Amino acid sequence: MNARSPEALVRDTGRRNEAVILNAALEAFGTRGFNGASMRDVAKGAGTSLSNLYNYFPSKSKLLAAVLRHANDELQHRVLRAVEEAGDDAPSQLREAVRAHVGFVVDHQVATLVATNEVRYLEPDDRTALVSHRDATQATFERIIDQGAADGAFRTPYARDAARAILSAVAAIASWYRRDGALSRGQLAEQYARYALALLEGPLPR
Amino acid sequence: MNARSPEALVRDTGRRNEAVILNAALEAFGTRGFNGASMRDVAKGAGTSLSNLYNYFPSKSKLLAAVLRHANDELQHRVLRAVEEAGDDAPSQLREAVRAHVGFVVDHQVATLVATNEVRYLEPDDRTALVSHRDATQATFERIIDQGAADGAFRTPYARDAARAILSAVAAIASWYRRDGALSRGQLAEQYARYALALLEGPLPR
DNA sequence: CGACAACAAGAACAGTTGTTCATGTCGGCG
DNA sequence: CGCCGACATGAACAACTGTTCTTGTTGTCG
Repeated sequence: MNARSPEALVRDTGRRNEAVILNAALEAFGTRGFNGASMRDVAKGAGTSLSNLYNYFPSKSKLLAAVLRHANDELQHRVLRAVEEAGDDAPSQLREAVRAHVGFVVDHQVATLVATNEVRYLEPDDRTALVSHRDATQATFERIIDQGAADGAFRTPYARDAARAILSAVAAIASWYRRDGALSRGQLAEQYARYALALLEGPLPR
Repeated sequence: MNARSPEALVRDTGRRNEAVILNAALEAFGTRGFNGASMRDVAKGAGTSLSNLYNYFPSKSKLLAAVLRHANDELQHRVLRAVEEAGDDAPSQLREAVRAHVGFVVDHQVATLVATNEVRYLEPDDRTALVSHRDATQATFERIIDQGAADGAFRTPYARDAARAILSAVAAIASWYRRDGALSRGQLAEQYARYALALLEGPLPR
């Protein structure tokens, strides 16, 4: 288990072709953008007919919403699990949270890109729902940082805003990372974990 | 000269309506995305006719290319000037470069958003040209970081990749900053300059 | 069996897209 | 004056858009 394959984001749902459609939509929205990709593109990618898409999702916009919800669920799950398995101190927790986040970005690069670039095309209701869900993940980082700032581990004067800077940099990995590049998944995670701790003016290994 | 007004990105060119069109295109691409905005939207925003746009730009894609070129020129100009006016040591130069970059992002928020989100819709030639131009700006930061790493001011073990992390975070400011929010332009610049120096494990004021 | 819900496909519709064309006005230069 | 390039416009086109409708095939539960 050294090199992860680019697994599909959505594995299975109750319905026959829902996962196939969702993954095809992710692919289409990722490569051509939400407005650049047509429902016909999605149908072709999913190997089904145009009209059949509407048996699963009532509109293109709702399809995007579903894709983004799956991506967000997976991210949040990974981060929460990483924090649970980390030690009690803020630096360890932050380190593992960042590593998990970087892992998600690398494993689901396209999903990360779509999540950051295409959210604004959601209908207002779906967008606010998704944003608040995303804020919940960000709050996990903020909570850790607050704790670390309170007990003196992080000495940055800007603890309140640092999470945004860290998460921005991590998410942006999706826009330049190449699987065949010089940096491995593990190296990247290590690198950004150190960036985060340093930015917070916290304790650094060695 | 305390509060800057949101100045137009393009001030004037030789041709009668070129600047108006470019700014209207920036606005349209910014609010609805490249594929979401139509040439009719741009024409309406510029107060001219649809067909007249083609007297200035041969295609929608070239129009986007022109907008992005103007944005990039302005950014590069600001950063270079800031570095020139800074001291000789790497920490001072980096600090001023970051402050200038943050200033650009705040002053031209929409342009920054378009530059990061819509580059991929350029035709291959225009995209590679623009990317290499953007890399030149990034190289300014990398050069400073290299120097600081060489003379011991920056102690990060990841000097070679740190510029990308810093610039990602700075560019992302455009996606959340609000003029009427809690952070002023100057505070933001100060904050991100310190983030950058801390991330590089360099010397911090106080 | 019969009924019903889930799933599937093709044809069609009304609106929008980027782009082109024909035509016209205008101001300056020879 | 006459010419020409820059600027401007409305109409038109062929292609594509998201969505709906109609029809048909399943498989499962009573």
